[in-house]
Amino acid sequence: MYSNFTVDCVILGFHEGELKVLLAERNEYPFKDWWALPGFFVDNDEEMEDAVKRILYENTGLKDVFMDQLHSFAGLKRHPKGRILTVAYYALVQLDSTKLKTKPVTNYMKQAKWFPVRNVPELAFDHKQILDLCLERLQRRLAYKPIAFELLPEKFTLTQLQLVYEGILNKTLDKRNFRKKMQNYGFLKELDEVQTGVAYRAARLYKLDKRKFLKHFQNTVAF
Amino acid sequence: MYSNFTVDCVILGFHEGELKVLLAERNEYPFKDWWALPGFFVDNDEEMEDAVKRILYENTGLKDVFMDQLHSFAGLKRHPKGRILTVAYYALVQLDSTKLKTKPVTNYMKQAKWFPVRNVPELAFDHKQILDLCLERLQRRLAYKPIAFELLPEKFTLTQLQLVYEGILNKTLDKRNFRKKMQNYGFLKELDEVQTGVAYRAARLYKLDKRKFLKHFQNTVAF
DNA sequence: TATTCAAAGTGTAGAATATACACTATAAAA
DNA sequence: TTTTATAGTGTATATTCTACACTTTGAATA
Repeated sequence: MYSNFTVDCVILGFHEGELKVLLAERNEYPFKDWWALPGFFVDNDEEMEDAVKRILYENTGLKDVFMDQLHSFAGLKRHPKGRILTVAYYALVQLDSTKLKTKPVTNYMKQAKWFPVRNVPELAFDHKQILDLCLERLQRRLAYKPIAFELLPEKFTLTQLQLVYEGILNKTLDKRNFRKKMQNYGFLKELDEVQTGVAYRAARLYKLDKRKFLKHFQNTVAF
Repeated sequence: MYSNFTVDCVILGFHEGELKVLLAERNEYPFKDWWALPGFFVDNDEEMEDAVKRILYENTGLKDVFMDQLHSFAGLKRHPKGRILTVAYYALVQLDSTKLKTKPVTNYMKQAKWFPVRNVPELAFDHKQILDLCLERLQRRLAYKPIAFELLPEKFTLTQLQLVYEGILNKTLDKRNFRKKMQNYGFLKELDEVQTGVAYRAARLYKLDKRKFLKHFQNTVAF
């Protein structure tokens, strides 16, 4: 049964100090051989979120990933076949927590690959705009949603956390001020553990106390 | 031709010191006789934004209204007929600037009426959640989008502006601090005009300098 | 075991911003 | 002229933000 309803997904991860997005090389017209955000049709009896989860699993092998809706696109001229309604999502994955397969199991795309978010190839459809919208949205939401923590393993160092903030905000931050602010929030649990496997002084590990985080920000509105 | 694609619209205005939402009393099943957000099917050859504009015009007689997308809903169980894909928008109208007709010209609803946003009747479908989402979104966006000004006439007093902020944030603000802050931003143009038709000291009128507003906030990200 | 290396970790002073708070000025109406 | 209802205004204190550089630590290696 033909469907004109699709989801596209901005899958983001953090690797080697950089924010990265997973792109797929298309194997179908239109835009065959172009890089694009992973996306696919939603089955008629399938919930939209399940379709996103399916795409995530096919492309990364990961389940139970944080995701949120971004925006919908319904332009009559987006696709030669007529109106294709696309709901764009973003998903945040913990890249370091697992060996990622980047070979998709589907045949409508040739390969999937991680790219630095500020340095992507030309993208199919309006996917560049979707990506930019996503990055802008993340910058805003960073201030009141635990976005940074979804990109990190459960236990992380303050330097890793700062790198995630810097990657999303696209600017460098002062180390001392960053730590002061984060620790003043009071939602970081200092662990009795340190990093392992580094050839220099190991940094202390922290965990997010999500309840305290949400409590802290639930009623925080500007002004 | 049957369509399963609809738009719903949270139409907001400011009247008598209160933020109000326009609701429609349904004349069709399901939820016949319930109050609901105005919404309707999008024609197959119609752009989604045009459908929103149409609904706005049918319900308020207004054109050229500020609007923005909120969220999309595609749950299989939202409607007995099966999946109805709904994209929710919000629109901000200048209620005082014109005589509003609140009798809709359509026959799928009985009447339309303005309600205070924090005191609405029970709503059809998931429309209460959509309204709540809208209010939350507005609170966030108030800090970096000219939302308050879309709800006011071109020329407004600082007290009116403060009332809009208070209505959206749902809390009272200090008069002197509010004025200080607004005037420090530097995007308000003080006019050589005052209010007319009031039985007490007339307040000075102001205009928004939209260019300065956007310049001020385009790169303002928390942290 | 002493040295090197690379990153971890730490404090303070000054600037800017936010907050709390109450009276006088003004214009129209009575 | 008095009343009324809102407009309009300043200051002191607390809080938050910003800029800035050196010491500590632990592993690797010479």
